[in-house]
This record gives sequence, structure tokens and C-alpha cells, in this order.
Amino acid sequence: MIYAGEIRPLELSDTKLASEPDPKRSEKCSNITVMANDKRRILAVDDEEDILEILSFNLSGEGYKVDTCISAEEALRKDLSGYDLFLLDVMMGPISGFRLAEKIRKELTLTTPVIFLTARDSENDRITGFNLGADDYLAKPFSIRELSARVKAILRRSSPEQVTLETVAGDFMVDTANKLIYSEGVPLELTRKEYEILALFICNAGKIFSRNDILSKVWGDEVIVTDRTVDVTIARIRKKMGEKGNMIKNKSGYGYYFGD
Amino acid sequence: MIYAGEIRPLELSDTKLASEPDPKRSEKCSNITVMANDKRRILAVDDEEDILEILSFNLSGEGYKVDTCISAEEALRKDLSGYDLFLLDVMMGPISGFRLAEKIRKELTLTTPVIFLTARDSENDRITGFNLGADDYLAKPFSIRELSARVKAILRRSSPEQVTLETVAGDFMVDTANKLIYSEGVPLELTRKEYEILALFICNAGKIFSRNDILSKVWGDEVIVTDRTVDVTIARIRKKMGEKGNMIKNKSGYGYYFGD
DNA sequence: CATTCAGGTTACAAAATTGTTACAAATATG
DNA sequence: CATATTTGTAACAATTTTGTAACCTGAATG
Repeated sequence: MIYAGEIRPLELSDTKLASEPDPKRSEKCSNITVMANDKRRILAVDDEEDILEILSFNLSGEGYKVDTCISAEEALRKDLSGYDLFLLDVMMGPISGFRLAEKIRKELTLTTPVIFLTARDSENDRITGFNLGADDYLAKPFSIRELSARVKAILRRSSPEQVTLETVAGDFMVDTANKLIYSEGVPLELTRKEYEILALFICNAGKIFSRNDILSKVWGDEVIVTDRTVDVTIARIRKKMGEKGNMIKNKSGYGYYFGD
Repeated sequence: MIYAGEIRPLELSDTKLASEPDPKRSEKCSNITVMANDKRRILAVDDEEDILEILSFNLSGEGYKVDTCISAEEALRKDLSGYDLFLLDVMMGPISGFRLAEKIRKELTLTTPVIFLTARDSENDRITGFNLGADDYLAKPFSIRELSARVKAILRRSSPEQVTLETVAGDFMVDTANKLIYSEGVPLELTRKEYEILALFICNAGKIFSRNDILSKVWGDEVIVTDRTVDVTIARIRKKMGEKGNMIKNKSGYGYYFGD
């Protein structure tokens, strides 16, 4: 388990756990409704590779799309208009985070929110930051939880559209907020892997997933487990689904899918 | 500390709240009664007319009901029991913000949160402030953003999920005014953290909270503690709840929730 | 038929998560 | 300042979840 506040080590196996299974399309197949929920994009600019990795790893884990730049110059060569938030280190040479923010605001005329990262916490920096329209200010070393709370707060403020998403297929409903799947109104008692697989199936009813598809989406690309694990897990899900268990179909040689 | 105070029979209303956020869930969590409240009320006390105007204007814009007083004496002539938050300037003569807070806490025995405003940022002031139960501390000049973020944080923390009066779920009742939770009519002797966690659970019965959710809502975003602290605190709550302790459920890998 | 292959099932071991306890640190109280 | 209470942590125990291997089934193939 990762302890709050400490900077998470970059370990691989943890990647998938933090992020929600996020269906980011808005499609209708048969009687299935999925509500869109696109990832927010964050650009982090810092001259320390380590910090960038920490930011990227942790915020990705929270479901954000994170790009990084090692310098303000690199950032300025990019198209900055597509981002929802900038995380800027104050002290980078030759163009500081403040200067970069100024350019973003005045030359590119973007109102994208900015959070400054700084090692110092001097009053001077703080004031300059706020004059440039910083939305927040985070002194290094910062706790990951603090960072993610602020990011969340800022993004919520700037785009109040946050949909709790529920997906219904047949007699099944997925409640992603509470990690529950209802079968005919009754919640199934699923473990984490079981939930993620069944949610994947229900949210993409009819679509065939090979074992590798499932491994990569539920377990993540770094984790190495036998693909027969998928079979076993699906057997467990089916058992918990009772008579409805046969709604998880298998197409021999291709994979599994949900349907009736 | 025991939250002393007479055990008064609280009237239970049968009115179902129209705006229950989660209809599919209200069946499961049987008889939940929530008495909602309107705008949060803030009282700002400062001897500078300008500051009062700034506070009033900005916080009103955020949807709060803001009253102002130009002196501690004026504030003390008012009925202070109806407010959800006090913003007190420290340096006012002849009764300072600290003295006023002390009176509010000790003579009026209100637990209403307080944010001190001060020009100085000396360590002494800070310590005195927190001893008096300041919930936060804001050094002038402050940014409006900073102010509003803190106000929001404090108000969210002090009355979780905008519910003020009483919340009942099953045989439990939360009296947020007196910080008491009754189990079958008998008040539990909960400490502050214990109270806040259990209140959060009861007021959001059925909703799953991860350890980080709980840390962020109960401990706040800046405090850094091990997330296992949550487990221990919950164990303590369960013990104090006796046989009802198993109403705090855990969903392995996801978090805790309240329900039966 | 025997054989092979894909998938279903079971039992058990490993790993992860949660529960509990005791004690230390921090805070409040007088 | 001394004392009591509350809060935080670490260590260990219990439980739950997950992964693997082995075995079973039935269809397809020769």
C-alpha cells in the first residue's frame, strides 16, 4: 500500500489500481448507454526529471492525461491550447515558471489554470505568482495527496462538468462511484478484479475481448500473470452471477464477451 | 473530551428529502431522513470597513450569506449561534479577535469554526490562534482565491455534505450542531476524528470512501498521516458502537462504507 | 476411436488487504 | 507543569483476494 503523503516509488504493479476503468466514448449499442467522461489533460514543466516522473506517475494514476516538458522552451514549442491545467516549476533557467506563465497568459492569451511548484515559500514568490493569475501554489516538497487534492479542486472549478457515470445493459447496471454492479437491482458481491472485468464487459456489451485484451485492460501492461487467470476469474464472476452467468459468452479461439 | 450537554430528545421528521442524490440506493438504506439547509452563513468581524467590503462582496459571490461587524462588541450583541463560520480579524481594539473567539468558544460554548485574519504572521499569534480552536489562519494580505478555498474547506469539513441539522440512517442519528451521534437513542462517546468519520459515513450511507477520501475529508488535505491511521480509527469507532459496529463495512480494495 | 485443443472447474498456495493490539507522540485539561 | 485524553504508528494476526497448476469436459480432427 502507498502511504499518503510520501512520494510514491515508481513501481509498476500499482499502475492500474488507482485509475478507474474509464469508458471515454459516448456510444449506443443495443440498450446500452454510456456517458462520456474525457480525461483532463495536464502539462507539467520542471527541469528535474525526477519530479516530472513523480508528477506523471501519480496524476496518471488518478486518471489524468499527463504530458511533461523538461524546460519552458520545450513547452513553448508545443501546442499549449489543448491543456486543462499547467503545473509549472518556478525555478528553471533560463525561462522561469513565472515567465512561462506570463507568456501563456499574455502571448498565447490562454486562461488555462496554473499551479506553480516551488522549493521556496518566500512571500515574494507568492505574490508574483498570484499577480500572474496562478490558481494555486505548491511548495516543494509537497505531498502527493496535497497535489492531487489541489489539482482536483482546480479542475473541478474550471469545468464543473463531472458526471457520475452509470451504464446499463439489459438487467445490469454499473455504478462506477461505488464500484457496484447490480443484477436485476441486486448488487453483486464482486472483488476488484471481478468488478473490473464485468464492468468492462457490460460497458462494451457485444464486443469480444481476447484474454490479452482483458489482461492489459484490467491487470495492466506491466503485470505478468498467466492468461488462464482470466478464465478462472471469469468462472468466479459467472458463479456469482447465478443463472445470469451465461451472459458472459465465450467465442472459442477469440475471447469473451457480454450479451444474450 | 466528552461532548457534554443534555441529551435532549430530538424530533425526527419523516419527511423524505426530495433531493436524495441516489434514488437507486435509498431503497437499500431504508429510513434515511436528512434535514437540508440553505445557504451557509458567515460572520466577518474586522475594524476596517474596506476589508469587510472585500470579504462580503467576494464571499456573497460564492453563494454564502455574509454578515459583517465593525467591532467585536457589535458582534457580541448579535445572536451568534446561527452562523456556520466566523472570520475574525486579530487586531481590533479594545477586544481582539482572539478574545472574541475565546468568548465565543467558552462563554457561548459554540464550536462554530473560526478563521483568523491577521497582518502579522508571527509564530506566537499562530499558536494562540490554534489554542483557541482556530480552524485556519490567514495572513493579510491574502488572495481571494486562498480565502475562498479555505472557507470552502472549513465549511465542508465542519458539516459534511451540506447537511446541518440531523441525519438519521437506520438506528443512528447525527446531531451536527452538538457533534453527537446517537445509536438507538444513546449518544456514543466519540472523539473528534471518530465523530467526523462516522458522521461522514452515516450522512452518506452506502457511499464508498477510500482511505484517501476519508483522509482528505476528515484530516484535511495538508495534514500528512499514514493511511493505516484510518483503519485504526475505524476499529475504535466499531468498538464503541458495540454490536452495531459491523454496520461500518469494508469493501476490500475500495474502502469503507456504512450500511446494513 | 484416440488425440488435441480450448475452455471450465477445483483446490490450494501466495499475495494483498484489513483488523487488532500495544505503545509512543501529540494535545488538551486543570 | 503534571495529568489525562486523543491521535498516530508499527508490528503482528486474521481475512480476503488473486494466481497457479492440475484435472475435467466436450468438440474437432485425423
